[in-house]
Amino acid sequence: MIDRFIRQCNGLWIESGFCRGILHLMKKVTIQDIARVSGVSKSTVSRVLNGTAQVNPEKKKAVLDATKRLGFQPNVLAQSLASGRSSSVGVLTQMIGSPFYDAISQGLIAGLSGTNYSPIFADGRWEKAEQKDALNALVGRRVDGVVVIGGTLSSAQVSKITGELPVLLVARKCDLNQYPAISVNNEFGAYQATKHLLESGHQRIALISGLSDHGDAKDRFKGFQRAVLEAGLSFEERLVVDGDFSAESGVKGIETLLAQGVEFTAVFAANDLTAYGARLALSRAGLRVPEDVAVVGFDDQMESQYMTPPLSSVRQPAREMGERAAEAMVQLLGEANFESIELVPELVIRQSSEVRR
Amino acid sequence: MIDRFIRQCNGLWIESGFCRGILHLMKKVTIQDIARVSGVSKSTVSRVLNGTAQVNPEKKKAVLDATKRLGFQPNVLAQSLASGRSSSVGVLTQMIGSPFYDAISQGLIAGLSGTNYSPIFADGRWEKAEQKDALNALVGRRVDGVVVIGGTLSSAQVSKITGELPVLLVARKCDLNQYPAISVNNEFGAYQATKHLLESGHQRIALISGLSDHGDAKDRFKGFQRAVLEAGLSFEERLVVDGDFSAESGVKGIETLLAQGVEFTAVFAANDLTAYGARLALSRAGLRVPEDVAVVGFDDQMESQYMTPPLSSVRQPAREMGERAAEAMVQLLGEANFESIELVPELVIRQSSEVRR
DNA sequence: GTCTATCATGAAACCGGTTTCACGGCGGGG
DNA sequence: CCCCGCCGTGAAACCGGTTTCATGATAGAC
Repeated sequence: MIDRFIRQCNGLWIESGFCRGILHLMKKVTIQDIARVSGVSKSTVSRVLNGTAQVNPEKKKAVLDATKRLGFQPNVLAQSLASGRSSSVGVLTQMIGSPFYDAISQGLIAGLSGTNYSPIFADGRWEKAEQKDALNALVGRRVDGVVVIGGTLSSAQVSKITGELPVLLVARKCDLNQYPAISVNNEFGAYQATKHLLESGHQRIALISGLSDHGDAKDRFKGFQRAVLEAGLSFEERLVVDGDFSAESGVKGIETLLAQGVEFTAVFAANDLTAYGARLALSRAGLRVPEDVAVVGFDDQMESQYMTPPLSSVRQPAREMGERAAEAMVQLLGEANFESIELVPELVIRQSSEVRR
Repeated sequence: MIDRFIRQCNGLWIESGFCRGILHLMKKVTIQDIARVSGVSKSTVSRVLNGTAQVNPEKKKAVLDATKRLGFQPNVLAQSLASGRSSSVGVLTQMIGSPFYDAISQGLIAGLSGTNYSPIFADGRWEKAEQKDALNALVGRRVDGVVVIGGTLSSAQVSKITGELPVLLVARKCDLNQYPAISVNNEFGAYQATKHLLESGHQRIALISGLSDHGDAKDRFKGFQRAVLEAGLSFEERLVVDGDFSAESGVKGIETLLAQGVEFTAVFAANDLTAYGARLALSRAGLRVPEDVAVVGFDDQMESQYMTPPLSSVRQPAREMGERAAEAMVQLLGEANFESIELVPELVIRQSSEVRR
């Protein structure tokens, strides 16, 4: 009843400019309203607005005028339902509070903000069941594509849920080469970092590793190990302590090493946060960086270059990865292909690992 | 044609378990399919799934069985269109790459991830026109509510676009008390920090300020000024240099002060990032922290406690603010009220401003 | 034993668009 | 001059749900 009344308003009152002030109180303007006002059918309105077919220039103008005058804003939901495309991409994140993953998300938001697509986030909490739920929720929202950041789902598990949807993996590789991925060669990054320390004259390098069930952590461990062995040194278990990518685990790591009386002149941390913690623990113990102990991290997050001394780190361009992922997903949605890229991380040497005199 | 064929599949084949393997190739399962399989009308299916009315237990069971067997996943788009609610909240962000704002976004994602609502992000780039566009896009997506993080739109401008939708402001105040807000008293935070430095014996405190058109920066400036004046000191323009919340501006700020020969024994930075830069510039200039110059920042971002020395800072619980915003928005969507809260930031004193001996 | 209130249920309308389809008009070829 | 094909257009079907409405059945009241 009131609806009908308001509908009439849309057609008549607004046109007469009578109730412009209370416009927001009224029902949303639909293409039906535009059709009525401009004297054509809603099919034609749709055609004009989407440019899907040629229409009489006169009617076209009438429609466009009405659209502007009524302040029409298409209902994306209805568009999506009808067309089968939702103009949104689902993003499966793993909220572990890691600056690296956060930066990827931010890059995605930024990268998508120029396009017609909106990101819809769902969080997998780095747990299998949650990841599946989150993915299902995204698919239920009929996203046009899915970006999976990290996570533990196999690509088979992903495809079971996403079906035909285009999928892009970020910060991880695809086990079956089924999906394109934007990843970083963690093994090589760690190898480089370790080699740098070895070449600087360090023989006893400690490693504070990341979560043991985390792919990236494993790869970094392997790279570390390879560099050590290639240098002709024996791999010493005692030099490796477990961490979990947190700053606190860096503190604990150093404390453990010191308490056990392990000797070392350099530390390679699984990520920058861990390196920060390690650096703090070292300074508490009265050890200087880099004079007594050199430190290298992984990620090169923004803050690292401002540490005292500035922290050497393996640069992972997290934000750029997010932005490139956005770009890549738009390509995939445009039916274009996208080839996986594996970024080669770059070692950034700063004063925390300066060559010893 | 193929559609119809597949529809038949949904009803018959799947039921017989014949083509479970290629299930993902087929059309999505709809409530119509469930209705057919379980021998009821789709109205009844809807009622069962939503619990909107009582249904014969037998039929109920049949529907539930079919739902599970066919792996039904409701089309959220259709649900939204029909019901008028989209189960999503729009988030208007300002991607300025500030850890503070990023952390709020992350908190929102995390806080919303347990609920039925999904966040949809749009970016305003801290520019008026873009903010309006972004807001319009969100409203076009028929979000159920809007969270505005920072930004420069007046609440009148916001309400013009959002109409009746519930709106929550985060990290800013509402000019008209029209909308609830979760904000932080920046003035008081800065006042506290400055007072702490004054009480530690510092008389010449430099300020590296934030963007001059940024509300938070202005408030922090005011707090700084008030503390200085209350202490009976004269306010010296020379001690204040412009910054832009970036680490680089912290470096520049210190360099400018030193180049101009301004004497100071303490620095208050507009945010932690700026403080990091300042700290680096000081150390390059051979000045020790805190012995020669004390440093205090604002935000207390995660990394600050691991700086060398650990950085004193005014704690803004960014991530928690995001989480509380999520909570608050859910309340608002549940028709409940939510009162604005102004958080009182807490000064965290660490070694970078330790009392001089 | 009626009459009425209640209840479960299916048909149909609806949300706001897109897309198919059929029809009338018009131009060109034979 | 007639026929065929193309073009612009409106009607109607459709997307996949929710919600209203009408109906038949059942139960309770008198």
